Amino acid sequence: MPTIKDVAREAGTSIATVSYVLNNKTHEVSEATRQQVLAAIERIGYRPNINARNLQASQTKLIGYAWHDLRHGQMNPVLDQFTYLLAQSAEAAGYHLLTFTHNDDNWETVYHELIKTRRVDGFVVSNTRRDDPRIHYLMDTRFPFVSFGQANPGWVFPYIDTDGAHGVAEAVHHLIGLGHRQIAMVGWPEGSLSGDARLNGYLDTMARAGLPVRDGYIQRGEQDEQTGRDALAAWLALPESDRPTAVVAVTDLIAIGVMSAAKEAGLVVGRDLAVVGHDDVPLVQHLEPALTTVRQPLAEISQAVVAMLQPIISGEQATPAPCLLAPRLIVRQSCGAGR
Amino acid sequence: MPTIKDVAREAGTSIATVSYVLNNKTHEVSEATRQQVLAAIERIGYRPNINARNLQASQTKLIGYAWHDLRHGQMNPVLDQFTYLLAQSAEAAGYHLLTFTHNDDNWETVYHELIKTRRVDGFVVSNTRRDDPRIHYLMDTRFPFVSFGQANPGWVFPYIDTDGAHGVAEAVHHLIGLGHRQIAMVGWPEGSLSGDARLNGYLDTMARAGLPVRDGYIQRGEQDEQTGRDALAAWLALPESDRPTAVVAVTDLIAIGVMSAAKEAGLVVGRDLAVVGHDDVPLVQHLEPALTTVRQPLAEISQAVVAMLQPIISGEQATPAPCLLAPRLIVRQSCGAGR
DNA sequence: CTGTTAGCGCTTTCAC
DNA sequence: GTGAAAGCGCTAACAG
Repeated sequence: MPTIKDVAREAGTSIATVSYVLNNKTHEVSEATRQQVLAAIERIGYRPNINARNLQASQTKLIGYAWHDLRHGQMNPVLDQFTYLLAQSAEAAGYHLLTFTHNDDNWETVYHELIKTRRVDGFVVSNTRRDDPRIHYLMDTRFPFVSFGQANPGWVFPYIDTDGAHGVAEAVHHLIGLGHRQIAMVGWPEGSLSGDARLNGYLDTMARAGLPVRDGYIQRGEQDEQTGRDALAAWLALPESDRPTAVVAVTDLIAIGVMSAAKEAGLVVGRDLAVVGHDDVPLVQHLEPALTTVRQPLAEISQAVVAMLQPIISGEQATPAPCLLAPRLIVRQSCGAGR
Repeated sequence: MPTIKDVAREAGTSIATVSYVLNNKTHEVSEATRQQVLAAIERIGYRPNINARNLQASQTKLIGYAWHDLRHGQMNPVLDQFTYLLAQSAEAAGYHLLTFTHNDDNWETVYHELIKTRRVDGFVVSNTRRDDPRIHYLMDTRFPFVSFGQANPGWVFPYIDTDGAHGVAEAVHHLIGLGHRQIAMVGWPEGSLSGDARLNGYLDTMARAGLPVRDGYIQRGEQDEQTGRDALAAWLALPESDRPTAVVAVTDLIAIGVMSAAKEAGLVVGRDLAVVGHDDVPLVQHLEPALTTVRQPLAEISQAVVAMLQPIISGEQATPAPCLLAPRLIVRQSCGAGR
C-alpha cells in the first residue's frame, strides 16, 4: 500500500507538501506543484491511511450505536429503519457507524471500554426510557452523545424526538374532519415516554374539539396484535350508541389487531370503523384496506441527530437545544371517505 | 486522557515495560514490576488508545458490513437478526462491526474507499445472488471477506450458508411422518440461490419417498403474502382428490398468506391442511395456529463467518473451505397431530 | 529483566 | 511556497 512518502517521492516533493494539497485549505501551494502531487496520487492510487490520520487528530470518525435488543424474538421496524438512515446520515457527514451490542448487565462496561479506548467519537442512543441509565451515564461522563428519544423531563441533554402528540393530534383532526365524533384510542401501558405523548395528543385534540372521551374509550396493552383485538372487544361491549366510530392505535401492529378483530366481528374497516395506525411500518400499505398511519420523520431525525452530534464532538457546544420533529399523516383507505 | 507515558511515570518504569505487561505474552517481566505497573494502570484509569495500537499494527479490528437495502419499504427480519448476531460474534472475537450503506450505483466506490483508506480489516457480505458483483469485486481485489450466502457454483470464495435443501427436506420428512402423501410447495421465482436450494430439498425428498409431485404442486411467486394466497387458490382449483394435504412455503411470510387464504376458504389449518414455513421470523409463534417452521442457525452462522474471516485477515489462509450449516425444524401447531 | 529507540502514516509548526 | 522535523500513542527490536 502506497503511503504519503511514496507520493512525495513520485511527485518529487516533500511529504509536507503532499499533506498540504491533501487537506490544508489555508496553506497555499503553487498550482504547478499541486498538479504534480495530484498526478502522483492518481498514478500510484494513493489514499491517506485513515488510522494514521485519526491518531494524529485523536479522533476516529466513528459513531457508536448500540443495537436495539432483538433477543425476545420481537422486531422493531422503526429502529431498523432508523439505524439504516443513521448510517447514511453519518456517512454523509464523514462518519461511520460502529454498531455494538450489550445486555442489561454489561452495558456500562461496554460503553466505558468504548470511551476509554477512544474507539468512537460519540454515541447515538435510541430506544430511550424514563430514568434511562445510559443517558444518565453519558451525561455523567460528559462524553459526546445525542439521543433519539427523550428521558426524564428534568434531565438536560441533547436529543431529537418525534413529536408524538402532534402526530396523533393530526390523526384525530383527520378523523374529525371526516365527520367522526366518537373517537377512541388504544395505547401502551402508562409510563412509556412516546406512548404517553401520543395519548396526550389524542386527549388534547379531543378536548379542544369539545368531544367527549367516554368511559372505555382509552384502552391499553402491550405491543402486540392481541392488544388491538382486546381493545376492539372492549369497545364492542359498550352500548351501541356509545361505540367509537373511529380509533387510533399507538402503533401499526396494534392497529392490525383492531382491524383483524373488527373484520371478524363483521365490521367493514373504512366504512363501519375508521382505523389509524402509527409508524407506517413495512407491509401496512398492503393491508386490506391499506392503513392510514402516522409516519415518523426518521430521515430528518437521523440527519438532525448527526448534525447535533458534530458540534458536541468538536467541543463547540455542550448541550444543543433538544428538538421535536413533526411526523406526517399518511392517508390511505382505512378511514374510508368520511361519514 | 492518560497515555502509556503517564503509566510509566506513575509506575516508575519505562513505557516499554508498561507495553510488555500490557500485551507481550512471551516477554518476561518480574512479578514485582508487573504489579507496580498494574497498580499504576488501575490508579490512573488507563486504557490503551486503540487507534495508536491499530496504526502500529496496521489493522483496525473493524469488520465492514453493508446494510441490506431497506429502501423499498420491505423488511428482512432474517438479516436484521443476522446483523445483530454478527455484531455479537465480532465483539467476542475482538472486532467491531462498521456498518455502511451503498446503492446499486456507488457500491464499488464505497468498497474501494473503505479498502484503500484501510478503514476495515475485512468484510462480511450477505444477501448474495448469482453473479453477485460485490463478491466478484472482492475476489478480484483479494481483500479479506467472507460471505453469508453463495454465488456462482464455479466461484471459489469463502462462504457460510444455511443448508436450505436440508431444512426443507426435514420439513417434508416431518410431514411424511405425520402421514401426508400429497405435499405441495410454494417457492420464489426460479433463479434465486436459496429459493432453488429449498425447492430441491423438497423435490429430492419427495422423489426418495416415492411420492408424486403432481401438476400444480409447485407454485412460485414473490416474497409477499399474496403469493401464498395465490398458491392456495391454485391448489384449491385442483380436483379434490389431488389437492395437497400439506404444503411447505419458502418463507414464513408466504406461509402466512397460505394460512390466511386457507382460513378464508373454510379450512382449518393444522387439521385440514398442514403448513410449514421457513425462517421462524418474529411473531409466527403467535399465529393461530402457531407456525411450524424451519429456523436458520443464524447464531452459528455468524460465529462461523467471523471464525472464517480471522485467518483470512491474518493472511494464514486465502480461501477456507465453504460450509453449509443445517437449519432446525421448529415444530409447532400448524401441522396438527398427524392424519 | 528493563530501557532506549526506531518507527506505524500522517499533520503541522517553524524555518528557510 | 516548500521542507525538516516534532510529535499523535503505541509496539517491538535491540542493547544492556
